[in-house]
Amino acid sequence: MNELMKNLNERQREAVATTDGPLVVIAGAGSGKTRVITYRAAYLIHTHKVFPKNILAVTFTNKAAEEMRNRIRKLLGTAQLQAWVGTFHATCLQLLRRDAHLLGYKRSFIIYDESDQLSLVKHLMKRLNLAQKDYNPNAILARIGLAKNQMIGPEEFETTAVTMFEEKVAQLYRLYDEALKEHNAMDFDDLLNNALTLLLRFPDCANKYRNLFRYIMVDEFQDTNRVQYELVRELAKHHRNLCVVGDDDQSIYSWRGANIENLFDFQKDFPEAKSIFLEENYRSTQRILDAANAVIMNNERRKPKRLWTRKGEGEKIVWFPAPDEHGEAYYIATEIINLKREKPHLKNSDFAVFYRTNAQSRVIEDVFRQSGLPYVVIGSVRFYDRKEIKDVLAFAKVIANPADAVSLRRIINIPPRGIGKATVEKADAFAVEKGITLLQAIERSSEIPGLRTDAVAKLSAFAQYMARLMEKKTQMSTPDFIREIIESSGYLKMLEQDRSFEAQARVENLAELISAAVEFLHSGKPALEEFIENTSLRTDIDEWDDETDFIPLMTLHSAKGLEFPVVFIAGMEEELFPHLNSMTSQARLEEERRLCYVGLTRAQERIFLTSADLRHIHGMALMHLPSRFIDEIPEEILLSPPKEPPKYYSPEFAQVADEPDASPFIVGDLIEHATFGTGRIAAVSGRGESMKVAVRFFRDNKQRDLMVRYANLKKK
DNA sequence: CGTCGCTCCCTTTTT
DNA sequence: GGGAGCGACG
Ligand SMILES: Nc1ncnc2c1ncn2[C@@H]1O[C@H](COP(=O)(O)OP(=O)(O)OP(=O)(O)O)[C@@H](O)[C@H]1O
Repeated sequence: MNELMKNLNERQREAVATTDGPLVVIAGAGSGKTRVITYRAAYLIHTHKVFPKNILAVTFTNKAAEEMRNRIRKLLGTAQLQAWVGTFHATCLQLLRRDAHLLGYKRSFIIYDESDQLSLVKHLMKRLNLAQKDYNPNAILARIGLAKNQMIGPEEFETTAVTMFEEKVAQLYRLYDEALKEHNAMDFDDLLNNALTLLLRFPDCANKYRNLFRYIMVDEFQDTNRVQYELVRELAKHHRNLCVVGDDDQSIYSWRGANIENLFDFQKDFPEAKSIFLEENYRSTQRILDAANAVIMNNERRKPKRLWTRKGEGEKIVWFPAPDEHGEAYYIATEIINLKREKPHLKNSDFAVFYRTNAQSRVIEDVFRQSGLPYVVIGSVRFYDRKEIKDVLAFAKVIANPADAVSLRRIINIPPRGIGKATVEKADAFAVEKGITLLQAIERSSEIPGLRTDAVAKLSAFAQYMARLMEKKTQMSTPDFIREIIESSGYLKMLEQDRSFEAQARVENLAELISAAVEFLHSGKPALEEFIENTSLRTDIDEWDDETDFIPLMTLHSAKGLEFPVVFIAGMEEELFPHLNSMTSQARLEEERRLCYVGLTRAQERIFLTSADLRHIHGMALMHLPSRFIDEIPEEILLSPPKEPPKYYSPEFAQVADEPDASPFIVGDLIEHATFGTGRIAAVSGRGESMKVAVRFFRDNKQRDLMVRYANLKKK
């Protein structure tokens, strides 16, 4: 038998050997779907002598792509691998770098990340005289994103706009689209949409890529969006060698446009597709599978799946209800320390802590730090999203793409060089009027009407500085150039003058940015442009080095596709997980449950679930019941606390309970307020004179903090 | 023009 | 608990 087939089961082998024609592998967690893609790529190259460059494998994260590339390389025993392995975004970017000129972009186009998008929308809102408190820029951006996901352009959107809000969105969408083109920039959605446009509108170009990508595989297919599916469908249109792999129970990105219908559409568009189901799980113990299965069974809209394991039944799932989030974090730290003592072979990186929201990491971090547990937080703030990094990169972006007005506006007065709001607005107006870029307007500052001479001088000094940088760029390597920006812009000096601890940390981050550029250079990509786009596309999870021995803390979303011997899931509470915002519909609730399924199925040996009765959210103390997902785990496999829970120490509780005049209100009470009307108590905090309640009022569904002493609330 | 301090709103999840 | 926006002041 083929060597490659040795590490696969019967079904997996069948999937790997089905090299030609459409193929869909639907299977539960840990059943070796990713392994199928990896081995299939190796098999195509080794046994069928397919050129690596003719294979496209799409993964969900860059990190997963790197891992897959390495595995394929190892299987083949080669040092290099020309195959295309990457995320949709990274792959589309490469196509666009070659061919975006067909769509009217210059080769130097740049990627706008979320914060760039937001500043652009805010800027355009100012131009339309729209106040941010009347129209939430994030909501507008979300609506534009939704339209892009559905492949609705600005013109079409305009014709379908009904409400006032949609009218405004339509206006902004058009301006936004124009601005991106003028700035020679694309946002994340554009990377996908423009690549698809390339395939749909330029047959020669499409055929070129159809010929190149002769074998296409997509991992985590359940979380692809419409555009992504159409991309691979177009590419596979003629040769039909498209293999998709996924698990409908692990679809957790519908809020970002992921479309589970793709799974059904695939079978419609490729009716000749072969379906393979994998049923053996190689990851978890039986009890873990039983728990995960019991939870997911509560979803009504799903196809039942079989999943079994050869691993033993394993230990029960442990649930620890803590009085508050500090108690929860202490429990996790203590449990990890105990487990490490009991089982010395367990490394830090054998543990993982998952949570629903990034904000939950803070308390856990504090406690881990105090307990001397080495941890790494994955997610929350991306390295490349830190202010100082974005500032410095903004200089580089303007140099690489002088049309990028968003980056230019960002740095025009950083460090402060006396160019104020009024001056920039005049330069802006001048640029719009003359149809030139903002940088060109600044270069011609003496022509800008209504500017004082000192403002003109400051602008031209800045323009000259940028011109000097542009000159330097041609003479320097990328790391040297980044260092040049940091030093000559005065950014470093500005930070050094600030003697604060944070400023010091920023200086260190800038040093790390230079190291990142060096590292990137060594990976064989010299151009500044390549470094910049790398920073736009990389996420925190991609940066994470899982060889280092730290305990990773991450959201449940980030945990997708990973596996750990011991898993903690914190914050198992109603309104946190499932999240309050997801309780509005059955569909969203079911997605929360799938998220729980994903979390549980990451574990190989042990699962610990924790909850907190009382938790601070946005500074407010809120009481929560344990998550319904805990109730959904069968009692026989759940190790719960004794029915009468021991008395935990909790200052808040002790005080409120001992107070003779404890709160007249409890969470859930209906009350009447003279001005706001009827509402429901969402939280109680403080006591006596300073007792506060948070009330969600029905009239506007807004939550307000009120002092009980003054609010004169009547119980209903 | 730059800085300080107040208020508001928020993040639920990220390629 | 914190970042962004906005207004007041030097
Ligand atoms: N045939 C096999 N024999 C032994 N181990 C296997 C086999 N197939 C997969 N595995 C192992 O099982 C684990 C899960 O595999 P893989 O990540 O490919 O599953 P998956 O279906 O993609 O999982 P998920 O959907 O949960 O991310 C991995 O550790 C993998 O090495």
